[in-house]
Amino acid sequence: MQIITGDLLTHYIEQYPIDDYFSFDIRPYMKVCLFEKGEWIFKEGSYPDTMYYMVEGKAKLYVTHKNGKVSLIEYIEAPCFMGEIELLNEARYTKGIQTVARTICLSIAVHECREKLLADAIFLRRICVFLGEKATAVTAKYTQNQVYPLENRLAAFIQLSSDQGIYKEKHTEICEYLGVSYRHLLYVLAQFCEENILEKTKKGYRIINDKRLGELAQEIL
Amino acid sequence: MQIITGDLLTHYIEQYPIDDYFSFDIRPYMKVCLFEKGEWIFKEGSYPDTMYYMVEGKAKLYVTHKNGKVSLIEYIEAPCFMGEIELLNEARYTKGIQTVARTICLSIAVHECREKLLADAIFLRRICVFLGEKATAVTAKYTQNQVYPLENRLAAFIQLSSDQGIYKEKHTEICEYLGVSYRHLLYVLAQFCEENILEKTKKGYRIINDKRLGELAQEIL
DNA sequence: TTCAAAATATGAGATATCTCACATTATTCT
DNA sequence: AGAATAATGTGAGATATCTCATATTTTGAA
Repeated sequence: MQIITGDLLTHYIEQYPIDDYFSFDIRPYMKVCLFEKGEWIFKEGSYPDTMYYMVEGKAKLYVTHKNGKVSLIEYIEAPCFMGEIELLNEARYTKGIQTVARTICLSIAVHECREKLLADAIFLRRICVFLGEKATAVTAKYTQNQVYPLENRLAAFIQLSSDQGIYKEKHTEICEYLGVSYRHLLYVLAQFCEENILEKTKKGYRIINDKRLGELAQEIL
Repeated sequence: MQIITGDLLTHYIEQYPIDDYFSFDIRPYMKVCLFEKGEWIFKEGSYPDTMYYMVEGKAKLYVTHKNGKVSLIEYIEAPCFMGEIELLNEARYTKGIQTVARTICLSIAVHECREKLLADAIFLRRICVFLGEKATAVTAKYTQNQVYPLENRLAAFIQLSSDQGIYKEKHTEICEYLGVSYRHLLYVLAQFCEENILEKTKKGYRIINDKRLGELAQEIL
Protein backbone atom coordinates (compact mmCIF):
# COMPACT_ATOMS: atom_id res chain seq x y z
CA MET A 1 0.00 0.00 0.00
CA GLN A 2 1.21 3.39 -0.95
CA ILE A 3 0.13 6.77 0.29
CA ILE A 4 -0.40 9.31 -2.39
CA THR A 5 0.81 12.85 -1.93
CA GLY A 6 1.45 15.90 -4.02
CA ASP A 7 -0.32 16.51 -7.29
CA LEU A 8 -1.97 13.11 -7.48
CA LEU A 9 -3.43 13.64 -4.05
CA THR A 10 -5.17 16.84 -5.00
CA HIS A 11 -6.22 15.21 -8.24
CA TYR A 12 -8.09 12.41 -6.49
CA ILE A 13 -9.56 14.61 -3.83
CA GLU A 14 -10.93 16.91 -6.47
CA GLN A 15 -12.16 14.17 -8.73
CA TYR A 16 -13.99 12.27 -5.99
CA PRO A 17 -15.40 14.75 -3.54
CA ILE A 18 -16.87 13.05 -0.53
CA ASP A 19 -17.72 16.21 1.31
CA ASP A 20 -21.39 15.50 0.98
CA TYR A 21 -20.93 12.29 2.90
CA PHE A 22 -20.11 14.25 6.01
CA SER A 23 -21.46 17.24 7.80
CA PHE A 24 -17.99 18.31 8.87
CA ASP A 25 -14.71 18.75 7.09
CA ILE A 26 -13.27 15.30 6.70
CA ARG A 27 -10.10 16.33 4.89
CA PRO A 28 -7.89 16.65 7.95
CA TYR A 29 -8.52 12.97 8.70
CA MET A 30 -8.23 11.77 5.18
CA LYS A 31 -5.47 10.33 3.05
CA VAL A 32 -5.41 8.81 -0.38
CA CYS A 33 -4.06 5.26 -0.71
CA LEU A 34 -3.15 3.14 -3.65
CA PHE A 35 -3.25 -0.65 -3.53
CA GLU A 36 -1.64 -2.73 -6.22
CA LYS A 37 -3.48 -5.63 -7.79
CA GLY A 38 -3.55 -8.60 -5.45
CA GLU A 39 -2.78 -6.62 -2.31
CA TRP A 40 -4.78 -7.22 0.83
CA ILE A 41 -6.60 -4.17 2.09
CA PHE A 42 -7.67 -6.01 5.25
CA LYS A 43 -5.98 -9.18 6.33
CA GLU A 44 -8.53 -11.67 7.57
CA GLY A 45 -8.75 -11.74 11.33
CA SER A 46 -7.11 -8.40 11.93
CA TYR A 47 -8.61 -5.45 13.80
CA PRO A 48 -8.33 -2.52 11.44
CA ASP A 49 -8.29 1.05 12.64
CA THR A 50 -8.91 2.57 9.26
CA MET A 51 -12.02 2.93 7.24
CA TYR A 52 -11.77 3.21 3.47
CA TYR A 53 -13.91 4.64 0.78
CA MET A 54 -12.99 3.01 -2.51
CA VAL A 55 -13.12 5.40 -5.44
CA GLU A 56 -11.43 3.37 -8.16
CA GLY A 57 -10.85 -0.32 -8.51
CA LYS A 58 -12.34 -3.60 -7.43
CA ALA A 59 -11.77 -6.11 -4.66
CA LYS A 60 -12.95 -9.41 -3.26
CA LEU A 61 -14.36 -10.03 0.21
CA TYR A 62 -13.27 -13.38 1.59
CA VAL A 63 -13.85 -15.56 4.58
CA THR A 64 -11.89 -18.69 5.44
CA HIS A 65 -13.63 -21.55 7.19
CA LYS A 66 -12.30 -23.87 9.82
CA ASN A 67 -12.01 -26.70 7.33
CA GLY A 68 -9.79 -24.58 5.11
CA LYS A 69 -12.37 -23.83 2.47
CA VAL A 70 -12.70 -20.27 1.34
CA SER A 71 -15.83 -18.36 0.39
CA LEU A 72 -15.70 -15.37 -1.88
CA ILE A 73 -18.59 -13.49 -0.36
CA GLU A 74 -18.87 -10.66 -2.80
CA TYR A 75 -17.08 -8.43 -5.22
CA ILE A 76 -16.61 -4.95 -3.91
CA GLU A 77 -16.69 -2.24 -6.50
CA ALA A 78 -16.17 1.48 -6.30
CA PRO A 79 -17.75 3.53 -4.95
CA CYS A 80 -18.12 1.88 -1.59
CA PHE A 81 -17.05 1.74 2.03
CA MET A 82 -14.81 -0.81 3.65
CA GLY A 83 -14.26 -1.25 7.35
CA GLU A 84 -17.46 0.50 8.26
CA ILE A 85 -18.68 -2.33 10.46
CA GLU A 86 -15.45 -2.20 12.39
CA LEU A 87 -15.99 1.49 12.96
CA LEU A 88 -19.34 0.78 14.55
CA ASN A 89 -18.39 -2.19 16.66
CA GLU A 90 -15.12 -1.33 18.17
CA ALA A 91 -12.34 -3.84 17.66
CA ARG A 92 -14.09 -6.36 15.54
CA TYR A 93 -12.46 -9.25 13.78
CA THR A 94 -12.56 -8.52 10.08
CA LYS A 95 -12.94 -10.56 6.93
CA GLY A 96 -10.26 -10.42 4.27
CA ILE A 97 -10.37 -7.98 1.39
CA GLN A 98 -8.07 -8.42 -1.57
CA THR A 99 -7.88 -6.18 -4.59
CA VAL A 100 -8.47 -7.58 -8.06
CA ALA A 101 -7.05 -4.54 -9.76
CA ARG A 102 -5.11 -1.45 -8.87
CA THR A 103 -7.34 0.34 -6.43
CA ILE A 104 -7.56 3.84 -5.06
CA CYS A 105 -9.12 4.50 -1.69
CA LEU A 106 -9.72 7.46 0.50
CA SER A 107 -8.72 6.39 3.98
CA ILE A 108 -10.08 7.79 7.20
CA ALA A 109 -8.18 7.40 10.45
CA VAL A 110 -11.03 6.18 12.59
CA HIS A 111 -9.40 6.64 15.97
CA GLU A 112 -9.05 10.34 15.31
CA CYS A 113 -12.65 11.08 14.45
CA ARG A 114 -14.71 8.17 15.59
CA GLU A 115 -16.94 10.28 17.82
CA LYS A 116 -17.51 12.84 15.15
CA LEU A 117 -18.50 10.17 12.65
CA LEU A 118 -20.83 8.40 15.05
CA ALA A 119 -22.62 11.65 15.73
CA ASP A 120 -22.95 12.63 12.11
CA ALA A 121 -26.42 11.91 10.79
CA ILE A 122 -25.47 12.50 7.18
CA PHE A 123 -22.66 10.01 7.32
CA LEU A 124 -24.65 7.49 9.33
CA ARG A 125 -27.52 7.64 6.92
CA ARG A 126 -25.18 6.80 4.05
CA ILE A 127 -23.78 3.90 5.97
CA CYS A 128 -27.27 2.66 6.77
CA VAL A 129 -28.26 2.67 3.14
CA PHE A 130 -25.01 1.04 2.19
CA LEU A 131 -25.36 -1.69 4.81
CA GLY A 132 -28.97 -2.28 3.92
CA GLU A 133 -28.17 -2.76 0.28
CA LYS A 134 -25.26 -5.01 1.12
CA ALA A 135 -27.37 -7.19 3.37
CA THR A 136 -30.04 -7.43 0.71
CA ALA A 137 -27.55 -8.34 -2.00
CA VAL A 138 -25.73 -10.96 0.04
CA THR A 139 -29.00 -12.51 1.13
CA ALA A 140 -30.25 -12.66 -2.43
CA LYS A 141 -27.08 -14.26 -3.64
CA TYR A 142 -26.97 -16.96 -1.03
CA THR A 143 -30.62 -17.87 -0.95
CA GLN A 144 -30.36 -18.32 -4.71
CA ASN A 145 -27.27 -20.42 -4.30
CA GLN A 146 -29.15 -22.87 -2.23
CA VAL A 147 -32.28 -23.00 -4.31
CA TYR A 148 -30.89 -23.12 -7.85
CA PRO A 149 -28.39 -25.48 -9.42
CA LEU A 150 -25.21 -24.07 -10.86
CA GLU A 151 -26.63 -24.28 -14.36
CA ASN A 152 -28.99 -21.41 -13.67
CA ARG A 153 -26.68 -19.31 -11.55
CA LEU A 154 -23.82 -19.64 -13.98
CA ALA A 155 -26.04 -18.64 -16.87
CA ALA A 156 -27.03 -15.51 -14.98
CA PHE A 157 -23.44 -14.80 -14.03
CA ILE A 158 -22.21 -15.17 -17.59
CA GLN A 159 -24.79 -12.73 -18.84
CA LEU A 160 -23.76 -10.29 -16.18
CA SER A 161 -20.04 -10.51 -16.53
CA SER A 162 -19.58 -11.14 -20.23
CA ASP A 163 -18.28 -8.37 -22.43
CA GLN A 164 -19.14 -8.17 -26.10
CA GLY A 165 -20.52 -11.69 -26.01
CA ILE A 166 -17.35 -13.11 -24.53
CA TYR A 167 -17.18 -14.64 -21.09
CA LYS A 168 -13.66 -14.54 -19.78
CA GLU A 169 -13.23 -14.86 -16.03
CA LYS A 170 -10.79 -16.86 -13.99
CA HIS A 171 -12.35 -20.20 -13.17
CA THR A 172 -10.43 -20.39 -9.92
CA GLU A 173 -12.09 -17.22 -8.75
CA ILE A 174 -15.58 -17.81 -10.07
CA CYS A 175 -15.96 -21.22 -8.52
CA GLU A 176 -15.28 -19.62 -5.16
CA TYR A 177 -17.77 -16.92 -5.89
CA LEU A 178 -20.47 -19.29 -7.01
CA GLY A 179 -19.72 -21.64 -4.15
CA VAL A 180 -18.94 -24.77 -6.14
CA SER A 181 -15.86 -26.81 -6.82
CA TYR A 182 -13.56 -26.00 -9.67
CA ARG A 183 -14.34 -29.35 -11.17
CA HIS A 184 -18.02 -28.79 -11.19
CA LEU A 185 -17.75 -25.36 -12.75
CA LEU A 186 -15.83 -26.89 -15.64
CA TYR A 187 -18.43 -29.61 -16.02
CA VAL A 188 -21.22 -27.12 -16.43
CA LEU A 189 -19.20 -24.95 -18.80
CA ALA A 190 -18.51 -28.04 -20.86
CA GLN A 191 -22.18 -28.85 -20.79
CA PHE A 192 -23.02 -25.37 -22.12
CA CYS A 193 -20.59 -25.98 -24.98
CA GLU A 194 -22.11 -29.39 -25.60
CA GLU A 195 -25.53 -27.74 -25.87
CA ASN A 196 -24.20 -25.06 -28.21
CA ILE A 197 -24.88 -22.27 -25.79
CA LEU A 198 -21.23 -21.34 -25.54
CA GLU A 199 -18.26 -21.92 -27.75
CA LYS A 200 -14.79 -22.17 -26.37
CA THR A 201 -12.29 -19.95 -28.14
CA LYS A 202 -8.81 -18.71 -27.45
CA LYS A 203 -10.22 -15.44 -26.15
CA GLY A 204 -12.73 -17.01 -23.78
CA TYR A 205 -16.17 -18.53 -24.07
CA ARG A 206 -18.25 -16.95 -26.80
CA ILE A 207 -21.99 -16.84 -26.28
CA ILE A 208 -23.66 -18.38 -29.31
CA ASN A 209 -27.15 -18.90 -27.93
CA ASP A 210 -27.96 -15.91 -25.83
CA LYS A 211 -31.65 -16.70 -25.87
CA ARG A 212 -31.19 -20.08 -24.24
CA LEU A 213 -28.73 -18.59 -21.77
CA GLY A 214 -31.32 -16.02 -20.88
CA GLU A 215 -33.92 -18.69 -20.29
CA LEU A 216 -31.64 -20.51 -17.90
CA ALA A 217 -30.77 -17.29 -16.12
CA GLN A 218 -34.34 -16.13 -16.04
CA GLU A 219 -35.44 -18.92 -13.82
CA ILE A 220 -33.71 -16.99 -11.08
CA LEU A 221 -34.87 -13.47 -11.77
CA MET B 1 -53.00 -7.55 14.13
CA GLN B 2 -54.42 -5.77 17.08
CA ILE B 3 -53.58 -2.36 18.44
CA ILE B 4 -53.17 -2.24 22.15
CA THR B 5 -54.61 0.59 24.15
CA GLY B 6 -55.40 1.37 27.74
CA ASP B 7 -53.58 -0.24 30.63
CA LEU B 8 -51.72 -2.76 28.54
CA LEU B 9 -50.39 0.05 26.38
CA THR B 10 -48.83 1.88 29.27
CA HIS B 11 -47.58 -1.42 30.61
CA TYR B 12 -45.58 -2.19 27.47
CA ILE B 13 -44.35 1.33 27.02
CA GLU B 14 -43.06 1.35 30.55
CA GLN B 15 -41.58 -2.08 30.41
CA TYR B 16 -39.71 -1.54 27.16
CA PRO B 17 -38.57 2.02 27.02
CA ILE B 18 -37.07 2.92 23.70
CA ASP B 19 -36.49 6.54 24.48
CA ASP B 20 -32.77 6.07 24.35
CA TYR B 21 -33.06 4.93 20.75
CA PHE B 22 -34.11 8.41 19.74
CA SER B 23 -33.00 11.93 20.42
CA PHE B 24 -36.57 13.19 20.25
CA ASP B 25 -39.82 12.09 21.78
CA ILE B 26 -41.01 9.16 19.73
CA ARG B 27 -44.17 8.49 21.69
CA PRO B 28 -46.50 10.63 19.58
CA TYR B 29 -45.62 8.46 16.58
CA MET B 30 -45.74 5.18 18.38
CA LYS B 31 -48.34 2.51 18.92
CA VAL B 32 -48.20 -0.94 20.46
CA CYS B 33 -49.28 -3.86 18.30
CA LEU B 34 -49.98 -7.46 19.02
CA PHE B 35 -49.63 -10.18 16.41
CA GLU B 36 -51.01 -13.64 16.95
CA LYS B 37 -48.94 -16.70 16.22
CA GLY B 38 -48.73 -17.32 12.49
CA GLU B 39 -49.72 -13.80 11.48
CA TRP B 40 -47.79 -12.00 8.79
CA ILE B 41 -46.21 -8.77 9.95
CA PHE B 42 -45.09 -7.95 6.41
CA LYS B 43 -46.59 -9.67 3.45
CA GLU B 44 -43.91 -10.51 0.93
CA GLY B 45 -43.78 -8.04 -1.92
CA SER B 46 -45.66 -5.26 -0.17
CA TYR B 47 -44.42 -1.74 0.46
CA PRO B 48 -44.84 -1.18 4.17
CA ASP B 49 -45.16 2.26 5.68
CA THR B 50 -44.57 1.16 9.22
CA MET B 51 -41.41 0.28 11.05
CA TYR B 52 -41.58 -2.06 14.00
CA TYR B 53 -39.47 -2.65 17.02
CA MET B 54 -40.19 -6.12 18.35
CA VAL B 55 -40.13 -6.30 22.13
CA GLU B 56 -41.59 -9.75 22.75
CA GLY B 57 -41.93 -12.76 20.51
CA LYS B 58 -40.26 -14.34 17.56
CA ALA B 59 -40.73 -14.39 13.80
CA LYS B 60 -39.36 -15.80 10.59
CA LEU B 61 -38.01 -13.84 7.65
CA TYR B 62 -38.91 -15.47 4.34
CA VAL B 63 -38.26 -15.04 0.69
CA THR B 64 -40.02 -16.90 -2.10
CA HIS B 65 -38.12 -17.72 -5.27
CA LYS B 66 -39.35 -17.77 -8.81
CA ASN B 67 -39.38 -21.55 -8.88
CA GLY B 68 -41.68 -21.62 -5.87
CA LYS B 69 -39.09 -22.66 -3.33
CA VAL B 70 -38.98 -20.76 -0.11
CA SER B 71 -35.96 -19.77 1.97
CA LEU B 72 -36.26 -19.09 5.65
CA ILE B 73 -33.54 -16.49 5.85
CA GLU B 74 -33.39 -16.02 9.59
CA TYR B 75 -35.27 -16.12 12.81
CA ILE B 76 -35.99 -12.69 14.15
CA GLU B 77 -36.03 -12.41 17.90
CA ALA B 78 -36.81 -9.56 20.23
CA PRO B 79 -35.40 -7.04 20.64
CA CYS B 80 -35.02 -5.99 17.05
CA PHE B 81 -36.18 -3.74 14.25
CA MET B 82 -38.29 -4.69 11.26
CA GLY B 83 -38.90 -2.59 8.21
CA GLU B 84 -35.85 -0.45 8.81
CA ILE B 85 -34.52 -1.00 5.32
CA GLU B 86 -37.78 0.17 3.88
CA LEU B 87 -37.51 3.32 5.93
CA LEU B 88 -34.16 4.10 4.37
CA ASN B 89 -34.96 3.27 0.80
CA GLU B 90 -38.34 4.67 0.17
CA ALA B 91 -40.91 2.28 -1.23
CA ARG B 92 -38.93 -0.89 -1.29
CA TYR B 93 -40.33 -4.32 -1.95
CA THR B 94 -40.17 -6.24 1.30
CA LYS B 95 -39.58 -9.82 2.26
CA GLY B 96 -42.17 -11.70 4.26
CA ILE B 97 -42.16 -11.81 8.03
CA GLN B 98 -44.35 -14.28 9.86
CA THR B 99 -44.60 -14.66 13.62
CA VAL B 100 -43.83 -17.99 15.25
CA ALA B 101 -45.42 -16.98 18.52
CA ARG B 102 -47.58 -14.21 19.87
CA THR B 103 -45.54 -11.11 19.32
CA ILE B 104 -45.58 -7.58 20.66
CA CYS B 105 -44.16 -4.73 18.63
CA LEU B 106 -43.84 -1.03 19.01
CA SER B 107 -44.85 0.43 15.68
CA ILE B 108 -43.68 3.72 14.26
CA ALA B 109 -45.63 5.47 11.54
CA VAL B 110 -42.79 6.21 9.22
CA HIS B 111 -44.52 8.69 6.97
CA GLU B 112 -45.11 10.96 9.92
CA CYS B 113 -41.56 11.19 11.15
CA ARG B 114 -39.32 9.94 8.41
CA GLU B 115 -37.33 13.16 8.20
CA LYS B 116 -36.85 13.30 11.92
CA LEU B 117 -35.60 9.73 12.03
CA LEU B 118 -33.24 10.18 9.11
CA ALA B 119 -31.69 13.17 10.82
CA ASP B 120 -31.34 11.49 14.19
CA ALA B 121 -27.79 10.32 14.80
CA ILE B 122 -28.68 8.27 17.85
CA PHE B 123 -31.31 6.32 16.01
CA LEU B 124 -29.21 5.94 12.89
CA ARG B 125 -26.27 4.62 14.87
CA ARG B 126 -28.48 1.92 16.37
CA ILE B 127 -29.72 0.97 12.95
CA CYS B 128 -26.19 0.84 11.63
CA VAL B 129 -25.09 -1.52 14.36
CA PHE B 130 -28.19 -3.60 13.88
CA LEU B 131 -27.74 -3.84 10.13
CA GLY B 132 -24.06 -4.61 10.49
CA GLU B 133 -24.75 -7.47 12.84
CA LYS B 134 -27.51 -8.76 10.65
CA ALA B 135 -25.30 -8.71 7.58
CA THR B 136 -22.55 -10.50 9.47
CA ALA B 137 -24.91 -13.16 10.79
CA VAL B 138 -26.59 -13.86 7.49
CA THR B 139 -23.26 -14.05 5.71
CA ALA B 140 -21.90 -16.46 8.29
CA LYS B 141 -24.92 -18.68 8.02
CA TYR B 142 -24.92 -18.91 4.27
CA THR B 143 -21.21 -19.28 3.71
CA GLN B 144 -21.35 -22.16 6.17
CA ASN B 145 -24.29 -23.65 4.37
CA GLN B 146 -22.30 -23.94 1.25
CA VAL B 147 -19.12 -25.20 2.81
CA TYR B 148 -20.39 -27.78 5.31
CA PRO B 149 -22.68 -30.74 4.83
CA LEU B 150 -25.91 -30.89 6.75
CA GLU B 151 -24.40 -33.30 9.23
CA ASN B 152 -22.26 -30.55 10.73
CA ARG B 153 -24.77 -27.74 10.49
CA LEU B 154 -27.56 -29.81 11.97
CA ALA B 155 -25.33 -30.85 14.87
CA ALA B 156 -24.60 -27.21 15.60
CA PHE B 157 -28.26 -26.30 15.26
CA ILE B 158 -29.39 -29.04 17.59
CA GLN B 159 -26.96 -27.91 20.25
CA LEU B 160 -28.22 -24.38 19.89
CA SER B 161 -31.91 -25.04 19.89
CA SER B 162 -32.25 -28.02 22.19
CA ASP B 163 -33.69 -27.55 25.63
CA GLN B 164 -32.77 -29.83 28.52
CA GLY B 165 -31.15 -32.25 26.15
CA ILE B 166 -34.25 -32.53 23.99
CA TYR B 167 -34.40 -31.36 20.39
CA LYS B 168 -37.92 -30.64 19.36
CA GLU B 169 -38.41 -28.40 16.37
CA LYS B 170 -40.73 -28.65 13.43
CA HIS B 171 -38.95 -30.47 10.63
CA THR B 172 -40.92 -28.56 8.04
CA GLU B 173 -39.53 -25.33 9.37
CA ILE B 174 -35.99 -26.39 10.05
CA CYS B 175 -35.39 -27.85 6.63
CA GLU B 176 -36.27 -24.46 5.20
CA TYR B 177 -33.97 -22.77 7.62
CA LEU B 178 -31.08 -25.09 6.93
CA GLY B 179 -31.72 -24.95 3.23
CA VAL B 180 -32.23 -28.65 2.55
CA SER B 181 -35.15 -30.82 1.60
CA TYR B 182 -37.43 -32.29 4.20
CA ARG B 183 -36.37 -35.73 3.07
CA HIS B 184 -32.72 -35.05 3.59
CA LEU B 185 -33.21 -33.61 7.04
CA LEU B 186 -34.96 -36.81 8.08
CA TYR B 187 -32.15 -38.88 6.63
CA VAL B 188 -29.54 -37.14 8.70
CA LEU B 189 -31.64 -37.26 11.84
CA ALA B 190 -32.08 -40.99 11.27
CA GLN B 191 -28.35 -41.28 10.80
CA PHE B 192 -27.75 -39.55 14.14
CA CYS B 193 -30.04 -42.07 15.77
CA GLU B 194 -28.29 -44.90 13.97
CA GLU B 195 -24.99 -43.65 15.38
CA ASN B 196 -26.46 -43.33 18.86
CA ILE B 197 -26.03 -39.61 18.99
CA LEU B 198 -29.74 -39.01 19.31
CA GLU B 199 -32.63 -41.12 20.46
CA LYS B 200 -36.10 -40.63 19.15
CA THR B 201 -38.71 -40.35 21.88
CA LYS B 202 -42.28 -39.20 22.05
CA LYS B 203 -41.15 -35.81 23.36
CA GLY B 204 -38.58 -35.20 20.68
CA TYR B 205 -35.03 -36.29 19.95
CA ARG B 206 -33.00 -36.81 23.10
CA ILE B 207 -29.28 -36.13 22.91
CA ILE B 208 -27.45 -39.17 24.18
CA ASN B 209 -23.95 -38.41 22.90
CA ASP B 210 -23.39 -34.74 23.39
CA LYS B 211 -19.66 -35.09 22.99
CA ARG B 212 -19.92 -36.50 19.50
CA LEU B 213 -22.55 -33.93 18.60
CA GLY B 214 -20.15 -31.27 19.74
CA GLU B 215 -17.38 -32.65 17.59
CA LEU B 216 -19.58 -32.56 14.53
CA ALA B 217 -20.71 -29.04 15.34
CA GLN B 218 -17.24 -27.87 16.16
CA GLU B 219 -15.98 -28.39 12.69
CA ILE B 220 -17.90 -25.25 11.89
CA LEU B 221 -16.93 -23.04 14.77
C1' DT C 1 -66.33 -34.99 17.48
C1' DT C 2 -65.22 -35.00 13.08
C1' DC C 3 -62.93 -33.67 9.06
C1' DA C 4 -59.46 -31.31 6.59
C1' DA C 5 -55.08 -29.68 6.68
C1' DA C 6 -50.50 -29.95 8.26
C1' DA C 7 -46.79 -32.57 9.81
C1' DT C 8 -44.31 -36.84 10.03
C1' DA C 9 -42.33 -40.85 7.84
C1' DT C 10 -40.13 -43.88 4.41
C1' DG C 11 -38.65 -46.03 -0.13
C1' DA C 12 -36.62 -45.78 -4.67
C1' DG C 13 -34.31 -43.65 -8.04
C1' DA C 14 -32.14 -39.56 -9.92
C1' DT C 15 -28.74 -35.70 -10.09
C1' DA C 16 -25.92 -32.05 -8.52
C1' DT C 17 -21.83 -31.67 -6.64
C1' DC C 18 -17.41 -33.17 -4.44
C1' DT C 19 -12.74 -35.33 -3.88
C1' DC C 20 -8.60 -36.70 -5.56
C1' DA C 21 -5.20 -37.72 -8.78
C1' DC C 22 -2.84 -36.28 -12.55
C1' DA C 23 -1.45 -33.87 -17.02
C1' DT C 24 -1.10 -29.71 -19.57
C1' DT C 25 -0.74 -25.02 -20.39
C1' DA C 26 -0.02 -19.94 -18.98
C1' DT C 27 2.11 -16.42 -16.11
C1' DT C 28 5.30 -14.38 -13.34
C1' DC C 29 9.67 -13.66 -11.31
C1' DT C 30 14.71 -13.81 -11.31
C1' DA D 1 15.60 -17.91 -20.80
C1' DG D 2 14.49 -20.88 -17.22
C1' DA D 3 12.25 -22.12 -13.13
C1' DA D 4 8.56 -21.71 -10.11
C1' DT D 5 3.84 -20.86 -9.51
C1' DA D 6 -0.77 -20.40 -10.87
C1' DA D 7 -4.35 -21.69 -13.88
C1' DT D 8 -6.54 -24.95 -16.86
C1' DG D 9 -8.40 -29.43 -18.09
C1' DT D 10 -10.06 -34.30 -17.54
C1' DG D 11 -11.26 -39.03 -15.62
C1' DA D 12 -13.21 -42.00 -12.13
C1' DG D 13 -15.57 -42.83 -8.27
C1' DA D 14 -17.94 -41.20 -4.17
C1' DT D 15 -21.58 -38.69 -1.55
C1' DA D 16 -24.68 -35.13 -0.36
C1' DT D 17 -28.84 -33.89 -1.59
C1' DC D 18 -33.18 -33.83 -4.39
C1' DT D 19 -37.71 -35.39 -6.40
C1' DC D 20 -41.66 -37.83 -6.21
C1' DA D 21 -44.94 -41.02 -4.62
C1' DT D 22 -47.37 -42.61 -0.95
C1' DA D 23 -48.82 -43.85 3.93
C1' DT D 24 -49.57 -42.55 8.65
C1' DT D 25 -50.12 -39.51 12.43
C1' DT D 26 -51.08 -35.18 14.60
C1' DT D 27 -53.33 -30.81 14.92
C1' DG D 28 -56.65 -27.25 14.43
C1' DA D 29 -60.98 -25.57 13.43
C1' DA D 30 -66.08 -26.12 12.46
